[in-house]
Amino acid sequence: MRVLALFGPTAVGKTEVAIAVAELLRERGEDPVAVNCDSIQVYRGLEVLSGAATAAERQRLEHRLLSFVEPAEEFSAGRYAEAAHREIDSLLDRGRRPILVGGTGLYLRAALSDLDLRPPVPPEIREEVERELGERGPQALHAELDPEVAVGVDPNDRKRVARLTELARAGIEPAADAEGIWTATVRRPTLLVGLTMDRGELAQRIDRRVEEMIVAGAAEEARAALEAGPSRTATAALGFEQLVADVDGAPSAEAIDSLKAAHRAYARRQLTWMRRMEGVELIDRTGRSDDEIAAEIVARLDRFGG
RNA sequence: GGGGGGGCGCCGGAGUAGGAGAGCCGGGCCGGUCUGUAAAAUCGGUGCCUAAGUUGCUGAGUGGGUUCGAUUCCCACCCCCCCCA
Repeated sequence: MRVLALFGPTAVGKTEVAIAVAELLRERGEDPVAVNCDSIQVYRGLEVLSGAATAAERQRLEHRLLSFVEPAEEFSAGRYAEAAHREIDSLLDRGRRPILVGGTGLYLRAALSDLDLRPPVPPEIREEVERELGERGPQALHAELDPEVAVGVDPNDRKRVARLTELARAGIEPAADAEGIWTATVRRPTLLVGLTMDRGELAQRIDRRVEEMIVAGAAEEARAALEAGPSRTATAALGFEQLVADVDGAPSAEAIDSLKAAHRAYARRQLTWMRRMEGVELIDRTGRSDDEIAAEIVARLDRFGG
């Protein structure tokens, strides 16, 4: 049985399509399960802000790896990969089809392939590097890296300079796999579907989605989460920056506009990632219903013999 | 009606004491990078014609003028903002 993976920009309708696919599969006796593949939806308490599947949606399709990490915890692609591999393998063992759903490109690649991600470094080293990065700036640390390793990393790229520096200080060899994260080699037979949509229409859907988020209490959720002291990886969620400025009361129109813009920019980066993925089957869903798209996806599964 | 400020690029802003802007800053938009922080971080492009410009083309509200040279100075007109009536 093939793993089904649904990728695409935010607001393109991945969850709805996944549910429609699941319903079709159930009609033929399958018992599919969605496996979340979104770096923010893993957090408990950020469901509205991250646009996670609602309770009603989860009733229609069981979701795994959703809302299972405390916001105070730091999460990572590596931890996600372990959890996802375990989940996918055990579902397949029981004859249940995993449907990977989510827009975090690195997490999707990590779930589908064995990426051989480098291990984390001891916290002391990370803290030391963080401190130096703050004091001396990324350019200084970049200059001290092995030129071979630093190839392709911009001196201003704080995250990557920090990561390469901490690996070097911990004595860990950086990964050197030529294929890298773009490998088309997967752990399990997979149908990888990328949903696309006319840009203007996608922008409208993003606007609507953000407005619905606000109505559903995204600002309150963000404030509550912030008070509880979220980890750095959790605070990366779009919305914290935009929505917490208005300490009480409804978010301003400016705040909402800037959140919409942030989501559009995010969608753009997701599309960049999607174009680069190998073996992805793109489906333009502009003007087409969830059911139509679901039928097409199931047909493609059939072409592979399941 | 009088006085003042201002009109360029998708939008906003700054600047040019006549001497090369399709130049600068911010936003938007578009594209790229990505190996345990990835909704992060980061790079580039954005008048027109180009596969490519080191001598390409058009442009600074409109029309004239001065000048070797005008986005800048002068005249007239149009439009926007502020103040006074």
